[in-house]
Amino acid sequence: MDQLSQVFAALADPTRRDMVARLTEADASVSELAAPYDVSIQAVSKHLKVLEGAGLVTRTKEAQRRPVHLEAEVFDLMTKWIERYQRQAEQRYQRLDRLLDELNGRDQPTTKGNAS
Amino acid sequence: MDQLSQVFAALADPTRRDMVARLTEADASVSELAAPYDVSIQAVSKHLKVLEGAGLVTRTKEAQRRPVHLEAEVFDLMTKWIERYQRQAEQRYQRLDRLLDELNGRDQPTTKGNAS
DNA sequence: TCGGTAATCAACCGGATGGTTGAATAGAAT
DNA sequence: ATTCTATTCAACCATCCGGTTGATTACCGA
Repeated sequence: MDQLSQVFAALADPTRRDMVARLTEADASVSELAAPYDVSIQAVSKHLKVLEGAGLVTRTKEAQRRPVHLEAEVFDLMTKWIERYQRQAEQRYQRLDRLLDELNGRDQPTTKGNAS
Repeated sequence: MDQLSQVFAALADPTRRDMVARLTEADASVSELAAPYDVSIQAVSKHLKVLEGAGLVTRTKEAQRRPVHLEAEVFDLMTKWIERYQRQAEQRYQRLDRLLDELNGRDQPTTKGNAS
């Protein structure tokens, strides 16, 4: 699986999105991260493995805690993809607008072609 | 499921991402969309249902063709989410930098503390 | 009216996903 | 050395997902 797919898939889960949100505030251990949610620590550990696989977080072994750190650069992957097609879709609208303007302009003065 | 999750999930699939990319160029019918891929038309129809559920495309019944149209505004949902936490993560780095600067600044001029 | 074409519906299948519980690992503390 | 704490590994389960094939709907054209 390509990284972009993994990033999108990782953020498709609300719990994982919330974890990412919290990690923008500060690094946190697995159990700290797990505290607010009504699921087992093992489930949270799995979520972290998904986020890690997507490159969104890194875990550094520090004694028996493994503080989780957000790697915000990966966001750029997504924003680049999104912005590209957002821009493209916008340009398409503009082309369409121009086309409509052109058609309008062309048969309003002459009234030659029939486009009713 | 909330829409944001649906949008992320929809774009987690490469085929669907490619369809979205192509729809920024022009609207297309289901079979037109299906042509490049090595899957059945039914599979593509399912993909479209996912994209539609996420609000990324709309389908207007027009004779027996059902042209698919991209609704680019939904991108904003994602960009807003991403940008918010991207910004927040950046600010966190800046806070950290300031903190380090402060610690550095405090014992660099005086050379009182030893932080070799 | 009778095909032909575009698309969806329905049932099924294998693999991924999110959750569980229980056992294992590993460092800290006593 | 033993125990406590943090985390992961492993097996299992239900559900979801992307794909298939076959049947069905709906419109167009001859």
